[in-house]
Amino acid sequence: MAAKAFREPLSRERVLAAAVVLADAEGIKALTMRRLAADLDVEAMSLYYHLPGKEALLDGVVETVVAEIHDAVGRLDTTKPDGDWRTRLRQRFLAAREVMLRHPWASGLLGSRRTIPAGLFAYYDGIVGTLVGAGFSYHLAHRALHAFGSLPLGFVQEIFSPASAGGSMEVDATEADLTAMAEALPYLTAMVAAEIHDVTDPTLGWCDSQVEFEFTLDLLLDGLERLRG
Amino acid sequence: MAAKAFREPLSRERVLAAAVVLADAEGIKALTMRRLAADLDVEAMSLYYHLPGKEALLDGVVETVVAEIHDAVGRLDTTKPDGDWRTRLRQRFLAAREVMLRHPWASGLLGSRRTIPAGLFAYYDGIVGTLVGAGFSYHLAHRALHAFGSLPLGFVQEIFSPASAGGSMEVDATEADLTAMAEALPYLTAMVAAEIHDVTDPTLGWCDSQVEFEFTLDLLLDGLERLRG
DNA sequence: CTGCGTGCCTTACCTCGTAAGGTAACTTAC
DNA sequence: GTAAGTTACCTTACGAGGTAAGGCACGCAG
Repeated sequence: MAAKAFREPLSRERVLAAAVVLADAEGIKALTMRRLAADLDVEAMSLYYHLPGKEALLDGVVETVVAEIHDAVGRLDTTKPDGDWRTRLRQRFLAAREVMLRHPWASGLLGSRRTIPAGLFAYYDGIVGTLVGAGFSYHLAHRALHAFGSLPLGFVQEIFSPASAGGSMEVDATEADLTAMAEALPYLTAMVAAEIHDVTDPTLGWCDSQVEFEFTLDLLLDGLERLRG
Repeated sequence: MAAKAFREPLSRERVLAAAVVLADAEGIKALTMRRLAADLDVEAMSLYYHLPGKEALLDGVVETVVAEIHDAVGRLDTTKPDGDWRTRLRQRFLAAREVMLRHPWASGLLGSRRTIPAGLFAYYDGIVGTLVGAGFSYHLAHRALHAFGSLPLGFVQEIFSPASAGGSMEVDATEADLTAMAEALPYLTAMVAAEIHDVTDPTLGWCDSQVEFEFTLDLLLDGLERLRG
């Protein structure tokens, strides 16, 4: 029991890894300096020796997630190096999506950052490279990047998605006037009735199943394919 | 000077309106209970008589913005009631975009909310109605909603956009290693060189000019048109 | 032994959301 | 007119969160 009080020394990497674990487990709201320090068996101020502050922590967390995406995409280039441009981008975006599904809070966090991790530029550079390699002009490649939106990062919009806080989305209406709402919203009501598919699957957002994601992706890829050349 | 101490009484509407003004002027971070109260010439706790708390305030602010979109869209139905489904949706989304350009913090706030304002459902109901009226199946209309992402609300992704905090986006790299980065990112560098257009225009995000927005919009609308029927 | 850098801790301050209760003006009942 | 609400705003205070300033212990160089 001589090593009872021994403790692995802190480091930027260990802090960031613990932050990701915390956010995964209890949501981004739980990621406070004090709480993170407690998880690391340390006092809050000790974190400041390895990070300048909370913002830097969040930047680092984003950087970590982006690195995870970059790694996943990198593995694709060795395991599935062939395919046309559409297949290659499709694989990339779906790989990114798998990462984002493991970190549901990451999309919201990414959108709130003021600085862009360098790794993200490298990732986007690869996308542009794939496009121009397939015959796209730089102009159209630029347009394509905008059209993709957040698809390269594995998610679509997050308007109807669970909040980054971690709770699940709820409608702020009593069950009583749901019928009244159904009358006021005839088309949405009919659509839901015609569609009803289980919302309980572990996706990134409201109805944001794999199928919907890929539909959007293919809609854009097909549209760009027609504009190419 | 008898009315010197007179003050317009508070109300939920007045508080929400002041909150929007504050967020517009100084960013969403400046929207604190104390600051908002100060702007209204009142103490912080007085706000709690008209709103249950901060979350309710933010929900109300979102509701206000959605109402602004709803109004803008509603005006379209009276001023430009004709056109095919693509024209009608295009007008709607562009009208929403104008609202969002007036409130750059709104997109981030919308994504962070846990509850959806009822007005948003009404807006989306109108979109579905337009689609099915044009011959879309409910199934394809559903897919279309997902494909649109946040376009109906007037913005695309916000990965490379100014943070909701209000500051403008900056790259976290010293000017020194910009050349090194240029070598590591050949395609992005070439793309920027080929594209250079002014980033100083008052848009919602990085390169998110009106042209880019409409390109994405038309790409999706054209793709859906091909799938229709 | 002295001196200094490293890594973590203690204390304390400020901002923020908000619970609890107070108070002044106005309304209503009789 | 007066007593009993009711309404709308205020005072005080607490706890959580980020973080500035400085302390303390250990290890290593001289």
